[in-house]
Amino acid sequence: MAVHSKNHILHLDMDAFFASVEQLDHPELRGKPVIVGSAPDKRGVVATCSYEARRFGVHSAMPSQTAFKLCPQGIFVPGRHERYEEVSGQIRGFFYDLTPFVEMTSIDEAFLDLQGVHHIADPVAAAIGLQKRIREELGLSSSVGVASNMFLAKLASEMQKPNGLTVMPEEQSRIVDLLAPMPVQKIYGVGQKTAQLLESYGLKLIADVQKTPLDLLVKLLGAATGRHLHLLSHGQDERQVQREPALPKSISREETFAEDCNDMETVRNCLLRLCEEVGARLRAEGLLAGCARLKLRFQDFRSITRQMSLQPASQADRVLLNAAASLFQQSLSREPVRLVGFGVSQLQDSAETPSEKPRQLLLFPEPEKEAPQANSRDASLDKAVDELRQKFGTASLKRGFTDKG
DNA sequence: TCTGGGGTCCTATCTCCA
DNA sequence: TCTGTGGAGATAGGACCC
Repeated sequence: MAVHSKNHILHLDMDAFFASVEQLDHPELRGKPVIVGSAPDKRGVVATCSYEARRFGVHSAMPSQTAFKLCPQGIFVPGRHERYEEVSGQIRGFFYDLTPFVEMTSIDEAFLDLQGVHHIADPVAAAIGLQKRIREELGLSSSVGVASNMFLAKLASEMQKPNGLTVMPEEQSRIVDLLAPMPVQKIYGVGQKTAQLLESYGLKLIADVQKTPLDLLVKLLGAATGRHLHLLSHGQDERQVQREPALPKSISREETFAEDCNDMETVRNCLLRLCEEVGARLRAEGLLAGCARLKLRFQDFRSITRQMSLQPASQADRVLLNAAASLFQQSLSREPVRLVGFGVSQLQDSAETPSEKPRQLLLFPEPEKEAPQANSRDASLDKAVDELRQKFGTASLKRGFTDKG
């Protein structure tokens, strides 16, 4: 007995996840407009908010100051990501009880592929059971979409929120008709800019995109986006649920100053700290970075990025700090800085790199050359620093930042 | 008016090299 | 030796998502 219906993909999205967890843990917040994110007197935005707050027009990504104007009685709480991760882990466990084909796309949503799962005959019944289990065992509500592919399943889960279950039709013609009256922004990957561009050509609804020839879409939006839009507008999505968690593609940290910063020494010190945090994450996850990137955002919200290759790839603070210092030196200007960020990419598993393979022992070992790589001294120093910081907090140790990096 | 932080992916451009 | 060309990789920026 296994799923044979065309609709075998589930998309589950937790309803107002962070806010619901806060209401779960703090009963006094239940039934009230809870806004998770920055405090209203600070620079920042709303991460998510309860449905009570949404009634005032508050929504995710809205500046907290605007949210406060719309909903002065809102209860602003800072996010507790460790707690959300914990709950997310429990929910993930429920998914794996159903199928091994699970792709977590964020902390609060996932795709499940039920095709070929021998103990599940009816995906809709499985979806109902999953929602029930999350509600009864965790006290949280979720919305689920059931469809034949990932795009339609996600669209379905959004159609009846909160606590909804939407099953998409299986016939292609009915899917095309269902999508036709929706605005183009409903297509995954179409945001404000693409929607504006499409509208300038008179394409407002998915129906308009459906009627536009593929070659014209490619001409307007480029090969990848044009083809993507053409397929999705007809309800076709070739992506497969990716069960293996791939290596992360990048790791980064960034910080916005409370006020735009004129003092480049302060910006540099902040960059140093972010750099070390990125380094600590690389080491904790056993990864090496092949590329380092600096990001600066100025008063007018214009951002620049500067990047450089790291050869060989490294996880050592010394290498990352040198790269950050050099990139920062290249980018110096007199403009006040709003945000500074540091990130790494081209990540590889440190266990799979040649540097970790057994080395040929030399009869007369050469002294270690000064090279931009994680030599053994760097590695043991970084390890000691990581351990101390874990024990006594990140502020327990501060590294000097010389002109040479 | 005010726009965080952490990601992924795509495109354009430049440079290097055969 | 000089010039043109095309591919690959590096770099920068932007759009989008949660």
